[in-house]
Amino acid sequence: MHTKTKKERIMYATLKLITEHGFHATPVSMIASEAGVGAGTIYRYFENKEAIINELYDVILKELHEATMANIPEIISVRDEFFLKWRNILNYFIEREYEGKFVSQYVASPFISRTVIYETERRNVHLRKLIERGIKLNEIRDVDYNTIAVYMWGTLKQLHYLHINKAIEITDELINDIYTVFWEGIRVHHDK
Amino acid sequence: MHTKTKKERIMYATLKLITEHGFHATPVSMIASEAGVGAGTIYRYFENKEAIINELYDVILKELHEATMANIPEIISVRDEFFLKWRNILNYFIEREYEGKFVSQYVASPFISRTVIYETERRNVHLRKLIERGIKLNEIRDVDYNTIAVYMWGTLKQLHYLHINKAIEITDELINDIYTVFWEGIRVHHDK
Amino acid sequence: MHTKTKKERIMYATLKLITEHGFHATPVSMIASEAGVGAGTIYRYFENKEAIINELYDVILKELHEATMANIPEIISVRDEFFLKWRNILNYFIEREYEGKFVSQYVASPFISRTVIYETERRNVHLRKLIERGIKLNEIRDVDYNTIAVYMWGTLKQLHYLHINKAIEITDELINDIYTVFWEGIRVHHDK
Amino acid sequence: MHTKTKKERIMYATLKLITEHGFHATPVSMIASEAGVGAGTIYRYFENKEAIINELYDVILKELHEATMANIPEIISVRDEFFLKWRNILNYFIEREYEGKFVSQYVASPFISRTVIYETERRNVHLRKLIERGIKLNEIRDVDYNTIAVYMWGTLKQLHYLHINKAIEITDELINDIYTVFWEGIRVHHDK
DNA sequence: CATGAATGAGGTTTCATTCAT
DNA sequence: GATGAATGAAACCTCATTCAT
Repeated sequence: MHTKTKKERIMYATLKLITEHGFHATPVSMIASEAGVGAGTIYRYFENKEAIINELYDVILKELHEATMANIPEIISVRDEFFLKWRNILNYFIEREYEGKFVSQYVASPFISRTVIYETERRNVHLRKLIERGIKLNEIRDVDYNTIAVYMWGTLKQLHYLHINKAIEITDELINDIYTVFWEGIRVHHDK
Repeated sequence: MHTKTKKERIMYATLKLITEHGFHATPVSMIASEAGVGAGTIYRYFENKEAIINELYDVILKELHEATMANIPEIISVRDEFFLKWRNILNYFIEREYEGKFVSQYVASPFISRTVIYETERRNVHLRKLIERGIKLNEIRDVDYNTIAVYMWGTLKQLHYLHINKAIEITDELINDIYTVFWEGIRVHHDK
Repeated sequence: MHTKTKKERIMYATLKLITEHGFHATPVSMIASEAGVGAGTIYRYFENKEAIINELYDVILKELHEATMANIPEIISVRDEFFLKWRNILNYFIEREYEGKFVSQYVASPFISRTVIYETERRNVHLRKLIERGIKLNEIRDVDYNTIAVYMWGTLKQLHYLHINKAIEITDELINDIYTVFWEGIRVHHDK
Repeated sequence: MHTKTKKERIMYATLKLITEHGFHATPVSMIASEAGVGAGTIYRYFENKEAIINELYDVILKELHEATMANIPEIISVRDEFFLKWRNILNYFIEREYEGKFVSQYVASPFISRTVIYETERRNVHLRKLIERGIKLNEIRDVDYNTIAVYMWGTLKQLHYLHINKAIEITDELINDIYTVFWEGIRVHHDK
């Protein structure tokens, strides 16, 4: 922990505490002591309390994007690329408990700005291209991007939601079941 | 507005303001003046500020349940029952702007309790039965309840999320597209 | 209880609750419900909350005075008259738990007025006469009234204080011991 | 005043104001401005308002104990030791107006705890020993500790009570009178 | 650069009192 | 007369932010 920079320690402390208690139930003083810095120090790195979570959101979304794109082979079927990316995101949310919960809370807050939405769009470009490829190759039906995006993100978020509230256990079987239904829903049925 | 009871006015004012500004950015004094009552009056009807939102959540979930079950004919195909209920929920979330946003925020907050999850389960019993019926009639594949529930709620929430953030426009076409993908994903393909 | 008038019920409820919780920890609403009347009703009988305790104090001091003078034979020695009155007061304080505690709190409060002191003086006139009689009869030493009054009231209050705080048990033996010391302290020693 | 620490200033302001107006008639804001600090500062030093008076009571009782034991020669008669200690306490109460009144109010409040009584007992050990010495030396009669303690404290408190309510003037003559009665009451009469 | 004591605005909540019924 | 719902002033307390060290 102490190998991190002060700024990183502040951000991580904020992430942890906000996730556990919520933004307004986490005083700056609590963040300071969790991070092992003076309260005033926080204001050297961030304009105010809100700026911490905004920067946190940026960093986490960047990480999430990297995690999403990781381990995707150059040559891969549309089906598998969908699956791998979908699993990458799910894994990130599940393995990075605080980050996952944080994002869920952040996007549900009334402070979410148009910018955030725009950024998300920008980061989803690769998904848009994947869909186009699938349609061109006649592997998935010619449905609107939004339709598919709703499926991908909707199931991801709901799985995560049930997971963090301990309503389900995420097993490989469940994962495969859900992905199969997803793929069956969008693929072209070549069988005659 | 003034035909409502004081308690209803307080609850509605809270719903509106919290949805717009968030729980902690909505002082009790603001709720009081929006509701047209004295600040102290609120404490005749609710133990404290938090109790308002808990009761709000209860009331809204009851309403949502009623809306879900409305207009479902006695005799109806599994496909159509799924569709009608799914649309009912979506309509409720979209038509009742404040209620919809409120629920989204509430379930994402770190205060969501096990009780909430349990209540949700209880209210989803009808969905469980519908799935059993579909499987027995060989209309949908024999998949786990959770798999289907994740689909239903995941797509609903994501559509709603994109809607309230003005990222998409919800058209009949989109609705049908999405539902078709959902149904194609779970139905049994009788074609040979 | 319900045979009493409303005013008496209000006063008794106040006496009980204030004694147990203190003046400011006893809301008028609590007094109302303990007395079995509406909160507004209290203001028909008393100008405000403070007026209740002032009237209570008056009533209790009147009662205390009557109790002090009770059962004193016409013809009685100075020693016995002292003793009987002293015991009468002690008994009143001990038997009437709420009244005793109330008076203790009231006289220690910063609101005690000169009037209260004056009233006390007035009610102690009989004690002054008793002392004069004792001196004239050469049964007690020629000491100042205040000296003896300090003794009487000081020991009484302290016994009561220790009693209500359960620091001592008031037995006949203790009573006699204390009174003996008192009497030995003021009597004329006729032995040569 | 400004040479004291902030904590001391807060405590002294509380002592003064509470003594004059009573605990509940003294808002924290009033204490803050009397002490010359911000309202929030008080909560850096004390958990809440009540904690101030509890700590005040502790400090004052420690001071009182020290004052009680001051200026007592190593070799001193039982009579004189009683007298000196009794006078020390009386002087403390009279000279330290606020402290004296504060203690009177505090011990009469309904919040006085068993702990307080226990503490008092502990601090009275020296008195217990003095009584034992007096009895062993056959200077005072073999009376119960409580009997004598009731006398000491009862007269002290009553003198103080009359003093702060301006009902008497405390003169050396009165002091001697009262002490003489006390001593006559407990000493062994060696004259035959 | 870093600190954390100090601040005071503003939060939630209580409660004496009023007044329409 | 009696009620108790309603009020809003004022209480206690928290905490984001500043600034002297």
